[in-house]
Amino acid sequence: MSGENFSDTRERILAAAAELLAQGGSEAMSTRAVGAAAGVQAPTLYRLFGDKQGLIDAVIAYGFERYLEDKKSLDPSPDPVDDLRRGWDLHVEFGLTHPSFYALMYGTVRPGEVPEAAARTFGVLIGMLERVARAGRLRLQVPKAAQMIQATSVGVTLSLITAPPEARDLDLSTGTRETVLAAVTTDPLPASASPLASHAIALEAALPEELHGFTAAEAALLREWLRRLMTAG
Amino acid sequence: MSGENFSDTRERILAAAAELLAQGGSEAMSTRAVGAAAGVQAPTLYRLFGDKQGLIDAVIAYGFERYLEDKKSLDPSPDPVDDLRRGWDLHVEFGLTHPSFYALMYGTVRPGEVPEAAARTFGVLIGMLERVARAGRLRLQVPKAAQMIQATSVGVTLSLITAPPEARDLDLSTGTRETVLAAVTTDPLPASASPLASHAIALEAALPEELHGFTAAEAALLREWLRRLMTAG
DNA sequence: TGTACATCAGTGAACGCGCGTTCACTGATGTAC
DNA sequence: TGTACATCAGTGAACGCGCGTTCACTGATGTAC
Repeated sequence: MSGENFSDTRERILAAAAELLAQGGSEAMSTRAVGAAAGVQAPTLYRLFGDKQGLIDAVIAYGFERYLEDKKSLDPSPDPVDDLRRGWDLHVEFGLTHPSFYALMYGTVRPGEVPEAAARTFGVLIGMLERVARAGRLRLQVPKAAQMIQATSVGVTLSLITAPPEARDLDLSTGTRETVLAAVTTDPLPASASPLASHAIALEAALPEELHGFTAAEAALLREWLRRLMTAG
Repeated sequence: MSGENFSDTRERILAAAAELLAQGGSEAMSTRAVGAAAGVQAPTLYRLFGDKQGLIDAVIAYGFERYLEDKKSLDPSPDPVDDLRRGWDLHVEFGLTHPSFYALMYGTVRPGEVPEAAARTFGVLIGMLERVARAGRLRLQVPKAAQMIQATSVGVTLSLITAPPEARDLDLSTGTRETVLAAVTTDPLPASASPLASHAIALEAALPEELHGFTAAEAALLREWLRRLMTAG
C-alpha cells in the first residue's frame, strides 16, 4: 500500500523536526535542516506540508498528541477539583519535559493572536471547570476561572523553564496552584462561602442549550438573572 | 562637541529600532531595516553597538528606561503592600502599552536562561518585598513570594497581550493580583494569621549582614532557626 | 495476460532574497608645534 | 596664526551564507482495455 510509504516519510520528517526542535529550539528547525535530518529533499516537505508554517503546525500537533496521550490518564475522577489539580501538574510537567515544544506553543507572543495550543488547552480547561460548576464548587464564572488558571499556570511554567535547572523550585508550582484553586473553587461541602453565587453558577452551568418549558425570551431573562446572582455576595 | 553628534546618531538609531519593533515585532528589527529607517549605513550600527545582539540589548535598555521612568512615581508609600499592588498594575500596563517590547523582554524563552529584564524587575520586586517583610506583613519567604508574584504577573500580562483587544478583560489582572497578594501578605494588623512565621520573617529580613554581638556561627544558627520558624504554622 | 497510460512520491539542482557583517575609504574636527 | 598630523564618525559598496521555495525530472506503482 502506498499510503504506508506516505505516512512513513511523513512520520520520519516529523520525528526529525521534533528532535531538532528539542535540541536547538525553533531556530534550528529550518526546512533545510529538517530535510537533511530526515534524509529527504526539500520538495518532499512542500508536497507533504505545503510550506514551512504547515510543517511547524504539524510538528506542534505532533507534540500536542503526546501531551494529550498523557492527559488520557485524566479520566474524570469523583472530585472535579482534584482533576484541576492533576491537569495543572500535567501541564507544568509537560512544559519542563519538552521546554522547546512548550516555548513554541505558548511562548510565541504576537499581540492579539492566541496561540493554537493555548486555545485548545483552554477548551479542555473550560470542560473541566464546567464539571466543577455543576458540582456547585465554583466561585467564579467558568470563563473567568479558566482565564486565571491558564494565565497563572503558563506563567509559572515559563518561569520554571527559564530558571536555571538547579534553581528550579517546584514549590512555585504547587504554591501558586493551591492559591489559585482556593480562590476559584469552594470546599467540598456546598453552602460554605457564598452559597447564593455558587449555586447560581452551578445552575447556570447545568442549563441545557434548549430549555424545555421556557420561551426563548424567558430563558434569556433567566440566564441574565442567574448571572446577576453570580456577582452578588 | 562631537559627543553630541555621537549621542544624536545613537539616539536616532535607537528610536528607529524601537519604532520598527513596536510596529512589526522583533523580526522587523533587522540591521538593514534599522539602518534605513535611521538614515544610516550599516557600519555605523557596528561601530556604535558592536553587533546585532548589542543593538537588541541597547533597544531593550532603551525601552526599560521608559518603564522605570513611570516607576519612579512609585516612591515608597506608607503601605508597602499597596506599593506591590501599584507595581503589579504598572507592570501589566507597560506590557499592554508596549506589547512588542514586552514580548522581547519576557516572552523570549530559552531553557535555563533568565531574560535580563526579568532579572532586573525581579530585583526591584525583592526590594519591595523586603519592605513588606520588615513591616511584619509577609507570609512567605521573600524569594518565594517574589517568584510567585513575578510568574503570575508575567503570565497574566502575556495572556492579556495575546487576547484579541476586544476580549481583553482587565478583571483577570485585578482578580489574580488580589488572589496572589492575599496569599503572600497578611492584613495590616500584625498577629493576624500566623504571628510566629510572619514575625520570624520580619526579623530575618531586618537582620543586617554583619550581626554585632554574635559570632559567625551563632549568627548562622540564629538564621537557621528563624527559617525553621517561618515554615512552622 | 500483456501492453499503454496515468498517477504520484520522491530526486537533483537551482533561484532569488534578505540577512549579518566587513573592507576600504572620506571628510570633518581637534591637537601639537 | 598657520601648518601638519591624528582621530574618528560616518559612507559606499560589497561579501558570503542560509534561508524558503520551485523547476524539471525520474522511476515505481496502480489501472484500463
